Amino acid sequence: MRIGYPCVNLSIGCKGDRSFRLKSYSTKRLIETINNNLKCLQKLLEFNTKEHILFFRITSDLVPFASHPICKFNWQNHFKNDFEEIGRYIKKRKIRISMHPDQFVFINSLNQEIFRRSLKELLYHSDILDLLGLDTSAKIQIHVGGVYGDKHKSINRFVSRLQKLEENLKGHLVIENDIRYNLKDCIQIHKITDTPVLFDSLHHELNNYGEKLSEAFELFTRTWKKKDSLPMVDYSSQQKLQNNGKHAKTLNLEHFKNFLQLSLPFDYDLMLEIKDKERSAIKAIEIARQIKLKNLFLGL
DNA sequence: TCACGTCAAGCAGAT
DNA sequence: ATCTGCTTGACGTGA
Repeated sequence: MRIGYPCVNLSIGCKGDRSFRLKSYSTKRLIETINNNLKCLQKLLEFNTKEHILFFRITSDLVPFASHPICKFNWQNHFKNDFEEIGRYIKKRKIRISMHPDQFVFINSLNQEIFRRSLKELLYHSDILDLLGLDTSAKIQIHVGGVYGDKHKSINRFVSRLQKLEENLKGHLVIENDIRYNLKDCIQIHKITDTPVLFDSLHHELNNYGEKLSEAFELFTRTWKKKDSLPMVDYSSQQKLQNNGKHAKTLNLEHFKNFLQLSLPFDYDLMLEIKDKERSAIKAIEIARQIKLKNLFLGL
């Protein structure tokens, strides 16, 4: 098991998800921003390695407007060497990488234009992983999408669109259970498409068919093949006195310890979706060490 | 320098 | 029909 956190680090004093307004778009501005974001990503990965945090979700804001029609600049080629260098570091330190396109990606949209834009956004994400030179153990996690008043039809549309995607992109894609499509829905899709299922613990608490945590682990861990590497899990606890689904501000130590104990028979990589980011990740690693978690990977 | 309105993108539930 | 959460900060204009 590796333990990690998503997208931004609050300690290192640089931001790897800098962006700017569409109105102020220029190639110069784009280059400056990507340059900043890549430098910061490298710094962040070095920080993580030192803290034994070996799972990381790269922000979708790494290259602003990458899938927007305004972007005509070949940033892939321009930053080829920088990506390669970061990729070498990732592989050398055996860091696990994921990405998570945000809420505008809907593969199963009824609107062709939204589907087309979503596809472009997904290709941007796979471009990043390719430039880093990462294999199919690096994952892009997406939701199944909208329900559009007919879940059955919407699942079928998702499946047929997914099957037509290019192999390279498909190799990186995994689906995540959420409020609209729960674990069983995702497993059903997996049976047809072979797409691994990333388990989100908080969404599962909010939307399930009564499976216990151990049963859930039995189900989703089996959807990951050797080429996919270890299953990924998004973990969060509920923020008290907040609406359902809100992520906790900091790690709830008891809840987390309990979660680790319940999932003890399984090996997986754990993403902590907690607001205070690396601080909770460091605490989580400490707890995993205390309970002498077998399979805990802390680096070379 | 600072405050604050706004930011590429979609869906779904609430009002 | 419009607003809000998801997810949240920070860009950038106007004073």
